[in-house]
Parts: sequence; C-alpha cells; structure tokens
Amino acid sequence: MGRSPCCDKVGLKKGPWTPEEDQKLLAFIEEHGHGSWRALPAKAGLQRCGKSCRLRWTNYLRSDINRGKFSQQEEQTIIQLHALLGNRWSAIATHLPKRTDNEIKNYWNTHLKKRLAKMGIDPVTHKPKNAALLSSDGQTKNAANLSHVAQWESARLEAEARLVRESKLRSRSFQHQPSSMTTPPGCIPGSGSGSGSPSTFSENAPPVMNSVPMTEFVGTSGSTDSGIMKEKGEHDWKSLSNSSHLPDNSVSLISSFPDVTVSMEVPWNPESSRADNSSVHVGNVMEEGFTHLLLNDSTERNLPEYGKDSDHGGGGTGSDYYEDNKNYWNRILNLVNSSPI
DNA sequence: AAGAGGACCAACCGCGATCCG
DNA sequence: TCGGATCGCGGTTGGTCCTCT
Repeated sequence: MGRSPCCDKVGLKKGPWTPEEDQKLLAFIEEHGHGSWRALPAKAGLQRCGKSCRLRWTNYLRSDINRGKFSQQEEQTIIQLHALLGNRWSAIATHLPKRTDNEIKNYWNTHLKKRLAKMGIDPVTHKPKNAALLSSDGQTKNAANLSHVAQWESARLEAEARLVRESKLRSRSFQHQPSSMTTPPGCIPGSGSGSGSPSTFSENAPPVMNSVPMTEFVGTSGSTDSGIMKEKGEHDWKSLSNSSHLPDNSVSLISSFPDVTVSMEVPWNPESSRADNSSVHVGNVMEEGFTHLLLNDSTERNLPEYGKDSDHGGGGTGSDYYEDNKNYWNRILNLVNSSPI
C-alpha cells in the first residue's frame, strides 16, 4: 500500500534541537504523556514532525538515559550480544539499561566495529577474517554453531516479544486487573529502545526477564534433537527439531508458561543442524579470546594463535573444551536472561 | 595559525510491522 | 477483511569538534 509522508514537511523545522524546543517537548510529555506522536508537535507548539519529536524524546530527553561513557561491562555485553543477535540494536538495547539503540549502534559503528576490524576480526561474523584459511574443520563447525545459537536466541527473543503482546492482549480483557498483569516485568516505562514515556512501554523489552530464572546452556553433548536450552523453574523452553509436523528446515520452540503457551517455528540452517553436530559446540575459545583481547589488553596482545585454538580442542582435553564452551555460553545466555530491563 | 582530514554522534530517511476504524 | 495511520527499527547522512600537518 502507499505510504503517506510522516508529516507535512512544509514549514517544519529540521536539524539540531534547541534548548527551547527540548523544554517544550519535555514539559508537554511530562504533563500529558505523548499519546499520539503525530498530534504532539501541534499541541506542544513545536514546528517539528512527530517522528522527530519521538526520536528526540527516545534518544535524548528521557530521564532514564545514561549518557555517560560506556563501561567495560557494557562493551562486553554489546560485543557478546552482537555476536548473537547481529545488528538488532533494539534487542541489544533491551539488555543494556539506560542505553538507547541509537547510542549502542553509534558506539558499535564508531568504536567496537573498528576495534574488531583492526584486530583482523570480521565485525559481522565475529570471526577472524582469515578464518577460511584457519578452519578446515573445527573452526567452520564452530562458526556454524555460533550461527546456530544465534538463531535460537533470536527466536527466543521474538517469542518473548510475542509474549508481551499476548500478555497485553490478555490484560486488555481484564482492564481492571492489577498492574502486574498490565505491565509485565521488564516493560519499564521508558526503558529499552521503544518510545518510553509515562504512557507507554517498550514492546521489545523481554517481558519475563525478571521472572525467568537463569538459563542453563546444556547443549554440549547432546544432539539438537534433545534440546539446547532449558530454563530452571517454571518456564521451560523446549526445542523439537525434525518433528514430523515441521518442515525439515525449521525448528519449533515451545515455551510453557503458567497461562500462556507459545509455539513458534524458526528457519533452520541445514548446515548448522546436522544431526551429528554435537549440538552447540560454539567456538568459545575463539570468541572469548576476542572479547578478552578487546576488553583487557587489546593494544598489547596479538591475535590469538588460532592454530592453537584447534589445538585447544585437541591439545586440551575434550572435556575442558566442552566445559569452556558450556561456561562461555552459560555466561552469555545468563547475561541475556538476567539483565535488568 | 590555518587548513585538511578524521572521529563522533544527533538526527533524518525509508521501510516493515502493527494498530485501528 | 481492508486499507490508511502510526509506530519502531536499522541504515545513513551531515554538522561539529578534534587532531594532525
């Protein structure tokens, strides 16, 4: 369908916001909430389009934004989440309280991406650029498995977003229920990348983070058929690949919440779902090495000796390797699941 | 001191998703 | 069910500041 312009561009101001405009916008939203962004500029006496107002509020004026320097912890989180989620800035932002997707995106593009590239790491794949030369076997498997896990995590986040929506729908039918129903945990007003405001909350904020216990990564020795992640407690994620009712290239995720059941199918990369793939043997050595390299002593250390990475699998004991994998991904997934929103 | 080039980041643009009458 | 209105996301741009020569 055709798309109308977001606003009548004639006579509307563009470019940097002045303190006066900020003040008007802030005052109006504090008093009335934003309701409709399209109608807001006229009501607030601003010569701006609604979209511009929303962006200004979301990325700058909200009171719950931390505009300070990114901490090492935040950097690490961004790198790890980016390895999992790619350029899904809003999803990443939901795990970094007080940071906006735009801010994270900018920080990635201006700092972290360059840092990775400088070290010979492809910032898109988080693999060494010469991985092809290095990885005749193990590394490509690891890479495929990284993608494998990323798909799971991606699917999980999408499922959670769906849960929020379902929860909201349910809450609408119980309009006078306590706010614990209408405002799911994690949907803190003004949090995440969404248009936080006194009257809205982010749909992207994973709704169950506060109630979902830590995720345990269990996929180190089983096959994909046996499940990759489980969550301790009442919420139980299950995976069923190669189910008879599913296409070959899809996998079903089922979340059994007390009152909501979500089932979804996600595309599955055949390469990463090989039955004999020992599930998710992600190259933690490689990834963790990168992260430490970046965060701790990036200027002093050289690239990890990737030849030794494969040695790590062979030189170290197999159980060490699996343990490292498990620990690494436990950490990432716990981070994802436990971040306050 | 001044110009050039790079780094940084706020803001814009366009598209897809979702809402709602 | 349809289609216009609105929202949210990710990519990109352009202005400003900083550093180097």
